[in-house]
Amino acid sequence: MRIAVTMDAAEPGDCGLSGWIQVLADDGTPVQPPQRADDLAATVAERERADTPRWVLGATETEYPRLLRAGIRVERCHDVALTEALLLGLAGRFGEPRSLAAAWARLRGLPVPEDPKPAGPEEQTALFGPGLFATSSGEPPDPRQELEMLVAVHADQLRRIAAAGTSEPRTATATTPRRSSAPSVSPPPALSTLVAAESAGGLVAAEIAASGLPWRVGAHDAVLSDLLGPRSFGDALPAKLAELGTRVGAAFGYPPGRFNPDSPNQVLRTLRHAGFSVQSTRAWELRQIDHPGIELLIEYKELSRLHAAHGWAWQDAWVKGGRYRPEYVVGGVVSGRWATRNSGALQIPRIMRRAVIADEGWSLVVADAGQLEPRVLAAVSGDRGLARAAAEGDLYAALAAEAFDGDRAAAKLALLGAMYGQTSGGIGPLLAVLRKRFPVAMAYVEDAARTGERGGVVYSRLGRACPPPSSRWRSLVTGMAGNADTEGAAGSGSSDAGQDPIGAADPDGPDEVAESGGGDPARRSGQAARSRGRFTRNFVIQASAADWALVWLAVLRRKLSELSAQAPPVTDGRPEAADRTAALFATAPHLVFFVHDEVVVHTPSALAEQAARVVAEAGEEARRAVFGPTPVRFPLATAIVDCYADAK
DNA sequence: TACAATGACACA
DNA sequence: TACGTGTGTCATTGTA
Repeated sequence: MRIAVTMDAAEPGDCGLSGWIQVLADDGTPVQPPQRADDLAATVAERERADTPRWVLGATETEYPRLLRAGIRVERCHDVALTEALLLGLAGRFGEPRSLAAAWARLRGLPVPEDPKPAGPEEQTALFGPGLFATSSGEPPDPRQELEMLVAVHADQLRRIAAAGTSEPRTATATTPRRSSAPSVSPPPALSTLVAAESAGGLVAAEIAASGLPWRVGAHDAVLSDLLGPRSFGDALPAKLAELGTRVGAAFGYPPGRFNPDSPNQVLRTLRHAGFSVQSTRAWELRQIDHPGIELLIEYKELSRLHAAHGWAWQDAWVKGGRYRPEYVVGGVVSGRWATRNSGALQIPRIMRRAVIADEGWSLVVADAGQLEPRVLAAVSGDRGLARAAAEGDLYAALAAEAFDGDRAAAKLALLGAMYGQTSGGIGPLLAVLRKRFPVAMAYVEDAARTGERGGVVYSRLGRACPPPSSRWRSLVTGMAGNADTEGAAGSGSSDAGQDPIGAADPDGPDEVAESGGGDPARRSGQAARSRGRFTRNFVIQASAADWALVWLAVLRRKLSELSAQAPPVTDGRPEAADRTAALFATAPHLVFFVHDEVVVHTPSALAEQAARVVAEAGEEARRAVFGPTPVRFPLATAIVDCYADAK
């Protein structure tokens, strides 16, 4: 059973939730007329208890937080906006508006409204943003009418899902999606798995934002003042950092206050003046230099970055009430990885994990899927030799034993080179070994690269598509302007490339557009082609790894809720829930952090062992769901700790 | 004064 | 031949 839900516009300060629901069959057909729900929270809670339906929402990003604030958690959903983005991607139409309003407009042949801009840092804490439900006029639509739109778009999406995929998880890269001419009777398992997992991701992201990651301000302060000196105020740098900057200047002959180590320009000029022919001020290049000021300079740069990116200003802005609330963007990366907004949750320095400390009586379960990408290569390619190595706990060691005379470093270098498309640095002979010993795996990534170089599209295991090349790339590489249907995709869907800070991956590869040097056209064409080849080569692995991680999260979320349903409530040492949202997380183990291949669960200590077991079971279930029968294992390094930094 | 581009570096 | 993928955020610097 599915139930579509729309909500009345929220009045500021209004905690009540009202709206409309409509019960649907599994194919999206309405089985009842729309129903008014004056107490939507109670209605949803009751249906959730009775039927555990799949809730059809316009966008979890904007709608689910409202349910959570009302104290309602749901098990399953279909997120129309996330699904629309997946389906548009499969049609080569990346970046086109994906909101319910936009999908509806496309369905009816009306002018398609742009998606609302995501909230900036100032609005981040605002209770009710415009969200993905605004119509082209910017007015919130009437929820009764919106329900009609939702039901129609949802049914259409189910049809497109059924028509778009194959009947099996993809086993190879393909140049075109096999959009079966004969309509499938049942939805393709892979794509519907992806849609369900992506939607569950939307629920997880909202729940993490609602619960927050436990963040001890005092511990954060301790790390900072230990490294930087006591906190300073205003624009002043902390004492140790300021002093270090002065010493760096002095080492290069500057009087105090005349040297700014934060200015790459001045640093570069200074170094060249001192007789060093450097091209940049990157740390790795600085390390080549033998000068008494260099070590200080590198230390300054490291500490300065810590201060600027994750110092006291960051703490003031993002840590509230002992919680840091990451703002994830589900599917924000074309590969399906999550992105974040505003506070850089995915770039938090490892040393700051010292500040992540479980509440009294609670523990953190930290689990990390080690060597995920090479294992994914083994699984998607079906290479039996590589799968044998990937059945071991240390894939690189097994690979080394089998093909590299026990040289683990060489094995790792070779495999990473193969997955990223590296060819320089004397890696050639190592790649030759891989080609000889693991021909199926190597053919898999080579095929993905060739497909990309030709301008083709590749897919993740569950069927997420990579973006087609831009028309600029096409004209550069093939000498032909882009054709109409790919033009809309990478190009002008919404204004211009680079406008959107999220999902701005360059499907042409990173440096394709580098106009530098003005090399001859043939050479630039070749560079562009190979650059895209590296992108597609990596995409099939990174995106399939993201498939696995997403399913892992989704399954883990379900199992944790099952766990807390069985377990007696644990309340000892826990402050009384301040509000209904907090009450949702007051006694139950729940996800509090996710970084590509790593999760953190905050759990009552009494349930920590069970939570850890559930994390592992979820990984195993994800393996089966995404890759089917395979000898490849995805071992997790799991730790039960008080402090995040103590895991591994 | 405000915004955009750049360089650098944090994460996987 | 020569070419490692994907992000987000900061301070500085250049331009409108």
